[in-house]
Amino acid sequence: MVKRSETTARLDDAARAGWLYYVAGRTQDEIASSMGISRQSAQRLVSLAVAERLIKVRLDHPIAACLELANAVRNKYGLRQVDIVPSDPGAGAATVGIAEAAAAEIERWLKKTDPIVLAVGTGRTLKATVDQLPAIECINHRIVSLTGNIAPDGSAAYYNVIFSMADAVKARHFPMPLPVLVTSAEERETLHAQQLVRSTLDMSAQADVTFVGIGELGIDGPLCVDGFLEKGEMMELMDNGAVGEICGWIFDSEGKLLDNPINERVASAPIPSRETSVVIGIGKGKRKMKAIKAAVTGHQINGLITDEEVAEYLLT
Amino acid sequence: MVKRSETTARLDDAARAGWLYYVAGRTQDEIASSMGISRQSAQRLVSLAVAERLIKVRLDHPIAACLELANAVRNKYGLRQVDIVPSDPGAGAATVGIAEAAAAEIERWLKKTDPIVLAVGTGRTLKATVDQLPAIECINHRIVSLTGNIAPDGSAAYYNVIFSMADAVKARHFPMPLPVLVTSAEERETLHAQQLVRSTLDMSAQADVTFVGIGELGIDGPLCVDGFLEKGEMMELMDNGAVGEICGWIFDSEGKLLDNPINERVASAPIPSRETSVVIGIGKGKRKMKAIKAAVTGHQINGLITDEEVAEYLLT
DNA sequence: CCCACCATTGAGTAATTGCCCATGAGCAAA
DNA sequence: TTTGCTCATGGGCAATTACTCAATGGTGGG
Repeated sequence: MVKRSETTARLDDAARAGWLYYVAGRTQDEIASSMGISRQSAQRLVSLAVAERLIKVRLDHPIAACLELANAVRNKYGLRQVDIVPSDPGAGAATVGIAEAAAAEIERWLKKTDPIVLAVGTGRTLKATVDQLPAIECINHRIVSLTGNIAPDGSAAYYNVIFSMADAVKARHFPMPLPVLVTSAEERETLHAQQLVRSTLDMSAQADVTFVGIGELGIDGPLCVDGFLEKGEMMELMDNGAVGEICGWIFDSEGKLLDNPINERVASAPIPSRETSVVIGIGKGKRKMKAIKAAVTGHQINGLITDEEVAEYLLT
Repeated sequence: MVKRSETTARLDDAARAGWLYYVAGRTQDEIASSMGISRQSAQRLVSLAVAERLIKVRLDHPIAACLELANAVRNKYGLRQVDIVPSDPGAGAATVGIAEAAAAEIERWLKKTDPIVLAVGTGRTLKATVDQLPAIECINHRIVSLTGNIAPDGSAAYYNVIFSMADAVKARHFPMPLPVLVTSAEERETLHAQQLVRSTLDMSAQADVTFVGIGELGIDGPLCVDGFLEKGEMMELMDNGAVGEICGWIFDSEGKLLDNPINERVASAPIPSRETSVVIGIGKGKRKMKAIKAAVTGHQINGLITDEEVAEYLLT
């Protein structure tokens, strides 16, 4: 018989032990006695087999790809949490899939027993998300809106996310009685100084978890469509490098908030700390790709719920 | 929104939990908190993923001892291909190990780009094998059954291997709409002359590769247990020197097909040519040793997947 | 030949997992 | 509505596995 090197022989043993453990399903005790070694040595061989990647495990299920992508995205951008849902190739609404996933995530937070502060932004995606929420009683938690609920024309805003949410979730909720955009930085100061607004802003800063939509810019983007910005203003913003917005805060392709007149007029609360809390962005679709990439690059968010298509783009 | 069934959603969760556990290496506690469920539920999901065969484990290492045995067996009996898996000393099911190995071999064939015809027999071993197959799309290939799918009592046969296989593998598949045993040689002629049967038989004769179980005889053997033969018939067969069967074709210890009334009533397709195609027998265990030795001796098969124990017996 | 060094071992122990059981929610039939 | 059934749930506990550490033994340099 050919003399084999010591390490090769050891790997053979590891392979045998790993086979007996994972494929044949024996316990390490049984393996030890059948191979004539101690239980601890059997354990070492099994872990060696794993460490040397002799044992290949694979998941035979459609969501396997999503989980792989989620892991890769989380590592690449240093995010706390990533959920990837399967892409629906057949077009469909821009919120199919992620709304359900985001609702499930919100539910997980609301089911905690310790009281939490949950902050929400606004937008179509978030509206679709809260529409997926089941009825829950959670009187210990507080829900606070980051953005104003008054539209440019003075009416209540289109996507009154926080009220829809309160319909389903019985929790104390705190809307932001402000417009989304005010006319000047000074006006914002004045409004934010009001006692009622002040306390809501303070609460939002203490949010344990935040769910926000990620908006793309462009004349078809939400800021224009919903009348917050004129087409001309939008073009100028984009010329200055703006690619996306969260709660109205406009950022460039690096994810840095732009230092421009529009951002000075945003009345929304600042996005809660990504150091001390979880801020989950929700969005999918080709049009939002650039905005999403910027948001995760610049750490405007530290959690993401999106689809396979966007995940793959983020990994290129 | 697409309504998904409850069981589908549960399988999705099971897949996720299984992935986190086996691929990502998280503990069940971590999985539980990240999925918002109790540890016990997480444990249940993980075992569900295993029970539903979503998790596939394979050993990616040539164990030297098995390789040497395989080489020796291949040379001694002039086989084209031999796979030996480690023996599991602690009894265990009769298919542990070889089912995984055979599934991997089938997968290799199905991944070919050129269209192939793959023929399968039936039996417990083959059923366990196809249960290990992952989902594959291979619309270019054809899968044909060598044996009838009608049991003695007229019901569909116990191990509808080809249908289970078609569940996992999306390929055209051709069952054999016949009983396994008919009442006379004349009836067999008549049935085989039917157009539908004829074309399936022709296809099986063109198989590029064939996977068959190797059955032992005896009152505990499959032919008796499954009610194809009476105890008396079996005793008589064994008195005449029969030791094993493949697809119902009964052979003696030399591997020669017996010239007796039973073989005249076997409605299965002939075993495809060992000259021009690969015919792989699958089986292990003490009880099958004689049958396996006979099959390789008489060249009923030209490929073998078995375990160390049988391999050593074959070399004595 | 001796000693320092390092890998390996087995004992002990902490962590993790698997399983049983009581409980209660959900649901169908009466 | 009540009753009875099924099944998922989480607590508790035993089995199993992973890790730490001191002891052992083998090896190479001095």
